[in-house]
Amino acid sequence: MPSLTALRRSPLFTGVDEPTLRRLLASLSEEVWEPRRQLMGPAGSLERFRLIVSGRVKIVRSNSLDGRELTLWLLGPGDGFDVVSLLDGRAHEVSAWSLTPVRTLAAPLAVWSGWLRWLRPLDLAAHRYSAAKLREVEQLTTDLALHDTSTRLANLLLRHFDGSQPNLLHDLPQRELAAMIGSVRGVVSRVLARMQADGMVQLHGGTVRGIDLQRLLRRAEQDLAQRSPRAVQARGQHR
Amino acid sequence: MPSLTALRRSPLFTGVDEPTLRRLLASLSEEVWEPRRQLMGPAGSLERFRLIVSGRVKIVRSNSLDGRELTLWLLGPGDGFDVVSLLDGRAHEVSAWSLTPVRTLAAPLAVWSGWLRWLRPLDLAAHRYSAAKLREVEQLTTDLALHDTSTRLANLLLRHFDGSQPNLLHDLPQRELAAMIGSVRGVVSRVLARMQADGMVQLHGGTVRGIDLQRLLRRAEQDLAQRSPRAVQARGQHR
DNA sequence: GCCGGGCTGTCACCTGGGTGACACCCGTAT
DNA sequence: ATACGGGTGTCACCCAGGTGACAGCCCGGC
Repeated sequence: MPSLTALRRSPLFTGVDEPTLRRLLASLSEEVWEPRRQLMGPAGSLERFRLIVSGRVKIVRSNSLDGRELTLWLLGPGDGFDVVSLLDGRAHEVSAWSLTPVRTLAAPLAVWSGWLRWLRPLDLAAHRYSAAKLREVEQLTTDLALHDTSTRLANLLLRHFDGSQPNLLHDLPQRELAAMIGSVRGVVSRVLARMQADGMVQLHGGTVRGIDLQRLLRRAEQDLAQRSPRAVQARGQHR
Repeated sequence: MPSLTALRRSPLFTGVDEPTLRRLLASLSEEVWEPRRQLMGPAGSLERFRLIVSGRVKIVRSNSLDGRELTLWLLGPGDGFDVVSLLDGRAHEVSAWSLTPVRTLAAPLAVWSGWLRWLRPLDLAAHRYSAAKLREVEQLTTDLALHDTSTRLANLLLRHFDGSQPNLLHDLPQRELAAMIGSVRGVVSRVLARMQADGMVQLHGGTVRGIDLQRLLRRAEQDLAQRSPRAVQARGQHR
């Protein structure tokens, strides 16, 4: 049964022993989702907590009146949502969408809370997991405030192409990349083209297939040069 | 002893009974800091965890090469840092600076981890606290990606002038406000002047002294109007 | 084969807001 | 009284990147 191995590999269950895992699994119900469906809205964050078995899910904050939205986390197998509601039991203004076909294991939030309360290792894992999510969104915030879009895109690629396969970004359309760095499709397209010309990435039909780690790293650290007017002039035309 | 009441009021200790609080207090050492001092650097996040007794502290991510920095959290009495390192025991790329005179209670990170492990209520409070911090930085991220600077400033003010006194923003220089919304002093000055002219805020020597809740709220929800070209033209000249 | 949906490449246009600079103001230490 | 440090108001300049639009491509279903 593949669901069990999904549990075993999830960072949310590291340290939980095998018999317990099997016991928990019995209380989880499997769900299957098509791509581009909404798995959860703001209201739903208090109902069930879900663990991703396979496929990819984005957690977005779709804002206010104009349609723009920001992807806060890109989740894959082993990830769970919504963590924030799990931690404090309050509603959370986010929604979850499937990017690919997705299978999940779900249980009511109250059930998970109970597990957290009685299973020490699970509780510990939850601490580490929420810290990881904090770090991710904090990184995103920093990027948004302090870097230009091409640096943000470079950082995004570097974060995901660190050798871990399969890559969560694989074959994602440019619109999704844009939503992850707070930009728009057109700009991402422009920046990717530029990066390819500079040999930083290999593209295939507009989606990123490979990166040149060294060059991208240099790019990511280069934004001072971009910001300082002197330096920009010094390094020649920008066309 | 005022330190004890500080513990009692801290969200990190809600649910911990009085005798236990006194016991913990005995293991905490008091520290005093002058304004504008660095209480903690990236390296220090693994050494001691600190609880703020009085004064205000900012947690910043000062980035890369140019001097720009972003304030991730503005902390006051009852807050603790660094939470992320406390949760997963890894180093954290942030630093902490005092904005006012500050008194803290400190203990080595390992001691706190032990408390978390053995004191159920403390552990629960930590969950809720980290969730709160997650929500804050998530809000900041969303603002940065989806709103213009004046909307972000309006949101910042609304978040802090919700009646809770004393206000953490009180008398903070414009530079600090700017660091909290990912902008720069000049722009904050311009926006504040505009807001005062529109009757949204009352200023006193450049710092915010009062707000008109209703008008600010309207402003905060108005950014569609700002973004849509039609609407902008429709509402007349913009200076 | 043909159609349609969803993707990418690319353009001209325009503006929010960052940059750097300066003047001025006030409170404190010398 | 003087000087200075840190704050605010305000300006002219300019560019990164968002907007909206169009064309062209690929692929799967009929």
